[in-house]
Amino acid sequence: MTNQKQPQHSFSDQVLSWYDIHARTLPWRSKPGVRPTPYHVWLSEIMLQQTTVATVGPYFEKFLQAWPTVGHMAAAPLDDILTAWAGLGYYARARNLHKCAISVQRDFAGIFPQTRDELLSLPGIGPYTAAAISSIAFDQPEAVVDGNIERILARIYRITEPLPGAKKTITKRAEELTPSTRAGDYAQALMDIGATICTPRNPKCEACPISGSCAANEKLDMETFPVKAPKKIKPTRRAFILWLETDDGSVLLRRRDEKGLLGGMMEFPSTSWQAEEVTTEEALARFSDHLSADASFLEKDMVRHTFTHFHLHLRPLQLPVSKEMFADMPNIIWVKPENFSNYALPTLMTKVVKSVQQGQGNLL
DNA sequence: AAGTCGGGGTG
DNA sequence: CACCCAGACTT
Repeated sequence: MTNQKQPQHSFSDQVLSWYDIHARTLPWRSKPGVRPTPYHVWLSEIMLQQTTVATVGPYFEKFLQAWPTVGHMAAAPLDDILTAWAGLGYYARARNLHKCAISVQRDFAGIFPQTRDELLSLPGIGPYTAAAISSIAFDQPEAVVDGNIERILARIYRITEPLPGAKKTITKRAEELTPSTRAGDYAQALMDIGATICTPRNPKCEACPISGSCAANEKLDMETFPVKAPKKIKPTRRAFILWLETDDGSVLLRRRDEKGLLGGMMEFPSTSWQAEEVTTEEALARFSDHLSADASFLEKDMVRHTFTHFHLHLRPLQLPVSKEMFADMPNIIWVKPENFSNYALPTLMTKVVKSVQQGQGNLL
């Protein structure tokens, strides 16, 4: 771009004019002309990281009911946050959400900071979210770059460099195009366009307010962009997972380590997740200290689950046990299935619950 | 720069 | 089935 004065109908003007007519109404958005609540903007932006609008909706409402202000959230136990977050995924977000609430309450007197740099210093807030909060909640002229905007700019300029390497180039373009006022509306407009018009496949260019500025639309090779680096294939890991049930109907749950995969969430105990097949006998031997030698058990339907970088096959084993034999196992609790909703069970574990509770299973 | 971190919707 | 999503954090 040049340093000349923008024409009257600049790119951002076209985008904003479209937004004034076509903006989607979303739970975290304010009415036109009204400043949104920074706490709502922050909460929604954290939830929306790598997560679709439809998925976030119910969680956003539930969190606002439970914690109306950042002060309420800062005062809550982390486990309550994790339980409410269960099913939404990327659980480090929930842990950082809690850390961030505590920091805002303690270091900023419960008032969210307005600048990009101050927001960047808070847990769970990276380059995208800092710019989004600063522009949407405080009308600061920050350039927002999410996956939608990356795709739109890559098409407009037909950027042939593959992501993620092209990120710097795209950010530079975004900064050139971002208006000095209404940067938040401009960003939300582009994200709406990306979600509903400039989609990854079958983009609806005839409905796009900026197709006239789009080099890819001119050459009719929209789906070529953005170019992305090839992805690694996902290996498969396997394990047995144990549904250990006492005669009063309680089932053993264990809390995972705070760090790493499903950090801080509850699980049923399992053998180690590994590529190699394991026999049922070896799996039970792994827990021999806690099981009687002649224990009978049911083998339930396999649970399939895919994480970001591997597939997982879990084979549930349902066994009758006594609590006494697990007295020395750390981080465990006994819970009746009707109370599972009060615990931080990730979706993988709810799949295990369904497998155990349906069908007969094979008696072995 | 590459790897880790969920889950659901879509084609 | 692979691909995508209002990315952040670690190594």
